[in-house]
Amino acid sequence: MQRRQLLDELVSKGIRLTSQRRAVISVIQEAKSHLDAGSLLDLARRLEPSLDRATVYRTIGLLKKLRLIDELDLMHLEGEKHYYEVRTEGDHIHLACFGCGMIQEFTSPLFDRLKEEITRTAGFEIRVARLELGGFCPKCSSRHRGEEEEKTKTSVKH
Amino acid sequence: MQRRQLLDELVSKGIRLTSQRRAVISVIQEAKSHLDAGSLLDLARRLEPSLDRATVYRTIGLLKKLRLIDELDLMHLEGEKHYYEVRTEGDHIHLACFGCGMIQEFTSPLFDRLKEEITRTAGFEIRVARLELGGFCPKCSSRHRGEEEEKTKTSVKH
DNA sequence: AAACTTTCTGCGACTCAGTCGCAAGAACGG
DNA sequence: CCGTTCTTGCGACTGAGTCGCAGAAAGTTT
Ligand SMILES: [Zn+2]
Ligand SMILES: [Zn+2]
Ligand SMILES: [Zn+2]
Ligand SMILES: [Zn+2]
Repeated sequence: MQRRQLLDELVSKGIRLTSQRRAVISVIQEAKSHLDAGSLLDLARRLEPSLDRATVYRTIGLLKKLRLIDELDLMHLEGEKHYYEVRTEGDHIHLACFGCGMIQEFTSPLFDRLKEEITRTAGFEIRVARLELGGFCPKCSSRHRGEEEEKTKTSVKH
Repeated sequence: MQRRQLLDELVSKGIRLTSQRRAVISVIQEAKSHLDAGSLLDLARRLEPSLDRATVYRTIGLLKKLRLIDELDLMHLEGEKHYYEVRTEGDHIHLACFGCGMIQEFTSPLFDRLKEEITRTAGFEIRVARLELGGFCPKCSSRHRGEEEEKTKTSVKH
């Protein structure tokens, strides 16, 4: 499902391949979850121990500019980090649960229609589309509702 | 169009009103554009010169928690700042131009439909919805296309 | 209006993501 | 294998945001 491999994309654009870039790219590609620059560094260092923070950021910048990866905020659930994922065919939406920190992905034709509408109506040439929702997943939703009621009860002045 | 004033909301929630909070809130409310914490501090200091950075952040946190303001990234067009705006009835979309830095707001019923679909399908209780698009505004779009062609021409190895 | 409790503020020191300039090192085409 | 050009590691730096604390205010009670 994943179009062409990132490495091939770089080669085809005449970009120099280094072992550091291979390491970072490999980690991003195999990642099962959304990684921030720090985790990316830790994981890639297993492949390339001398790898430096700066190089990771530079590689991220490169891949972002080439539109091969997307940058996410994930509602900054844990600090002001940014997260990265390989760009896929259709954009997808990220749902971040304030309760348990779960991140869920969601796709919908409506999203594409909305983007299409914006392109048409506003004449805006979309390069990056980021839709992130914060709230409560099904599990936390009920728990959270309970807490809210609890709070209301006790805070009402008698 | 702006529901109830922020100050009233705070009072009704039994939150202590201080001159610092008044200053920050007043600035956010009168703001013509999206302000980051730094600008917010500068402007609010005109009303309350002793105002400290920390207090601004604490007030932002408070208003965010009460869902009276929204936090934006605006595609981090100029550094890793965050921007704030008073929450309005319907969520709106932000378009950020990579060319000129313009920020445009956009609303669409499709956006509400999309959120409604997510609530229904994923059982997710949405608290914050942030849709930001990066790309090129109509003016910059043509200019940008021109440059791309230029680049292609000169970068072809003879 | 003074006293009292609770919350808020300013301050200063701190954290932590991300950036930058530079000199040494590696890629790759010839 | 060589030379040009790009990339890296390092270290120092920036700048947003946080935190604990002691003193200052807010709102409430008498
Ligand atoms: Zn961000
Ligand atoms: Zn949850
Ligand atoms: Zn953000
Ligand atoms: Zn523009």
